[in-house]
Amino acid sequence: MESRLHLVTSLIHLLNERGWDATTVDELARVAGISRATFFRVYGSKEDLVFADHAVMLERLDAFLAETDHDVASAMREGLMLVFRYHLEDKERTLARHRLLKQSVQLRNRELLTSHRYERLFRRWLQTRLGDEGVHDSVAVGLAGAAVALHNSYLRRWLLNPSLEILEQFQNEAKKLIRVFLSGYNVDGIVTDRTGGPVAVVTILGEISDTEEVCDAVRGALTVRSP
Amino acid sequence: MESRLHLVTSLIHLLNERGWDATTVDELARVAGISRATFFRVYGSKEDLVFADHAVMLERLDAFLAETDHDVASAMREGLMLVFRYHLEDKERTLARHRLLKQSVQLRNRELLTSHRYERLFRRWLQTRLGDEGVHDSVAVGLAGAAVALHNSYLRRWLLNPSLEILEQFQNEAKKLIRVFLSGYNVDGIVTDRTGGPVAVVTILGEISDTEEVCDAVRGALTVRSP
DNA sequence: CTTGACATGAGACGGAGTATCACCCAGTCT
DNA sequence: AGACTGGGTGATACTCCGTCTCATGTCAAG
Repeated sequence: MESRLHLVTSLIHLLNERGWDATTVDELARVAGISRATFFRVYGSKEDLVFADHAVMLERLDAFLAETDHDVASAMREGLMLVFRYHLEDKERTLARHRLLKQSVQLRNRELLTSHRYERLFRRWLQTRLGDEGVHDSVAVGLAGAAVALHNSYLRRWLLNPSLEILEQFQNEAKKLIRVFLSGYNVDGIVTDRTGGPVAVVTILGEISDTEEVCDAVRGALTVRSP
Repeated sequence: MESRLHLVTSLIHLLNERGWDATTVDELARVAGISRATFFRVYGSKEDLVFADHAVMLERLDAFLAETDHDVASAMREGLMLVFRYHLEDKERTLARHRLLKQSVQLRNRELLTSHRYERLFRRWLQTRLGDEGVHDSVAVGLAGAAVALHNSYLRRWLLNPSLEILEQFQNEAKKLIRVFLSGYNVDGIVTDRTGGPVAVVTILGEISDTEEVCDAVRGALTVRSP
C-alpha cells in the first residue's frame, strides 16, 4: 500500500506537468507500468487516483473512532487532529494535489465530495455516541458539519502558507467549537431559568463548588460590562 | 424560465421511468424537442439538468442575503427557511428528484456538491457581515457548515415523510443553532469572570434591567439543578 | 500434472461532452 | 428592397472515459 501511494504521488506530479485534461488514462497507465484495464481496476477512475490516499485515511479515522475510549469531546478533537496531521505529514502529495486542483473545477468538486465522507463519518459516530433523537441529533449533524468545515478552512490556510503554527491554531479553534456546541446544546450541562422566558443561559465549564461563587462572578462581570 | 423548469420536471420523471443510466442525452434532447448540441448549451450537462432549479434558487438566496437589512441571526434564519420552503413548494420536482437519486451514486454525489454551493454562499455572506478575522471567521465557517448540514438533515427527514410540521421543527432547530453559535462565540454579547479560569459563561438573551435579577435567576436555576 | 481461483492484458463498445461548420432568422444599414 | 450581421440552432465528427468480454498468465491446492 505504501509503495502504491508513492506511485500515486508521482502520477499526481505527472498530471501537474502535463495538465489534468491533457493527460489521458492511457498515459497514466503506461507510466504506472500497468494496462489501461488494470488502472481502472486498481484506482477506480482517473479522479479517484488523485484522492486514493483519502480512502486510506477514512479507514484509519473510522478505526480510531470505533476503538477510542475518550469522551466525546476529546475523541472528536483527536479525530480532527488525526486527519489534519495526516495532510501535514504527507506534505509533498498534499501540496502537489493542491496545485493540481487549481487547474480543474472537476477536481475541486471531487475534493468537496471527499470532505463530505469525513463529515458523514463524524456525524454517524456522534449519532451513535450521543443518540440520534431530538437535540442530540442536531448536535451530531451540526457539529460534524461545522467541524469539517473548520478543518477544511484551516487546511486551506495551511496550503497557502504551510507552517506548523496553523496546526496549533486549528487545535484551539476545534476545541472551542466543540465546547461551544456541546455546552450550548446542554450535552454536558446547562441551566436555565424556569420562571419565564429565557433570561440567561448559564454554561458551567468547571466544577462548581458554591452557587454564590457563580453569582459573584456573574455580578462582577455584569458590573464591568454595564456603563 | 418557469416553462423551462416545468420541462425539467418532466425530464426528471422520464429519467425515473427509464432509469438514469439507461436514458441517453439523445433521448432527453429528443423528448425536450431540441437537438443534442442545444441540450448541452442550455443545461450544461446531463447531471446539471437534474439540479437546474438549484441554480435559480442560489441566485435568489444570493439576492436575498445581499439586500436584507435584518440582523445576522434573522437573515441567516430567513435565508435557510427560504431554501427549505423552496423545496417544499416544488414538491413534485423535489420528490421526483429524490426518487431519482436513489438510483445513482453519481447523482447523490452531485447533490452534495450543490449543498456545498449553499454552504459557500452562507459562509461568504457571514464573512462579509462578521469579518473574516480570527474568531469571526470561525463563526462564519462553522455556522455555515452546521446550518447547511442541519438543513440537509431536515430536508431528508421531510423527503421520507413529507409533512408541514417539519418546517416548523427545522425553524426551531435553526434558531437554536444560530443562537448557540453566535452567543457561544460572543458575537452578540457574552460576559465572563475575569479573575481566574473560566467558571461560567452567561449568555444574555433579553434586556437586562437589573443585575440582581440575573443573579436570582442563576441562583434559582442552580438550586434546582444541585442534588 | 491438473484444476480452479484470481490478476492482468487486449480490444471492442457505448455514451458524455466538445468543437466545427452550416443554416436560419431576426434586426440593421445602405 | 436587398445586403449584412450576429445570436441561436442543428448536424456531424471527434476525443476520451469507463465498462465489458475474452484470452492469457500465475500460483497454490489436490
